[in-house]
Amino acid sequence: MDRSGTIGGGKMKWVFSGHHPIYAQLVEQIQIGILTGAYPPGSAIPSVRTLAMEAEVNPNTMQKALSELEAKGLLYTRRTAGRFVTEDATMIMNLKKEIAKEYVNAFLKRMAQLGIDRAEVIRMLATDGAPSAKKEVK
Amino acid sequence: MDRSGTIGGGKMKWVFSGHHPIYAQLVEQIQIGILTGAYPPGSAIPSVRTLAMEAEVNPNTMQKALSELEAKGLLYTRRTAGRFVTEDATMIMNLKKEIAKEYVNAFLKRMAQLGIDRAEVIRMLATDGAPSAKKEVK
DNA sequence: ATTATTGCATTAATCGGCTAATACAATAAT
DNA sequence: ATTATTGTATTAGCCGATTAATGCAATAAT
Repeated sequence: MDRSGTIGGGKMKWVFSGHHPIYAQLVEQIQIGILTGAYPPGSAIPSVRTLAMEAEVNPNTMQKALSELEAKGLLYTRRTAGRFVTEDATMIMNLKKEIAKEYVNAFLKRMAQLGIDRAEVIRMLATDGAPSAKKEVK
Repeated sequence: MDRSGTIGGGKMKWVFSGHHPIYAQLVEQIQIGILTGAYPPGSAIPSVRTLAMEAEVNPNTMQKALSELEAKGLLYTRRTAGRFVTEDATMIMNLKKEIAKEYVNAFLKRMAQLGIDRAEVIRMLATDGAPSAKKEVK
């Protein structure tokens, strides 16, 4: 029985980069799962302890991650029953859009600092290449 | 006499965000100055102590930042004469291109994690807007 | 030669944050 | 009623990294 990529009683990848704090990486990975629909709205997620074992992480660390996701509104808790993904699919969609926008803005800002404007950025993306070689930005 | 934006004996903005370590922010800001030509190839930069005073930072902190920039090849040192921006303009240009590429790749990777592919990204950039609202990516 | 100015090396202290141990509280399951 | 399972709160330790104090070394300036 292959449960790869599932969350409810299954296994997740749980890959950590070491540079960022564990709990933050947990937040990111689970959030991505929710935003991309891998963890569907309304579905239950395993208990803190179970997830902690899966990810080979201290329960408190997982708890911290889940709390943050709850603060964001992506999860909700029923006291002793467990945690569930929010059923508000619209909210999930909107959050995804917001995050995407933030990524875009941050990206454009950094490129602008290098003196590369939006038009040039689009050109780079379109050609999968470097900034136009010939253009001397004097 | 207004020396805003200059480095040799002038004032720089030196704005810190608090979240990232100081020395790292120094590296970034000075590097941007070099890559954008604000600090021209071959030009001298003030002494560690002078820069440290300007930025209201401990000399060791500034030293650390400058060392990193030297390791990157953007600066070179003449033992007791001081530090200078590399005279290799080509190298500066290439580094700028590399960094720009890295930004692009990292950006595309994050967007891909959200399920937004390159075509969609370009569309977002072109319209300065959100990901296309109607397209249900089922 | 002397002095002042440069970069550099070594070491210590401080600080924040992450992680973990442990015990508690509430309720679903039996 | 009892038990097991859920999330939660509190506290403490630990570790890493950043920052800072201080002194050294080399050389340009005089």
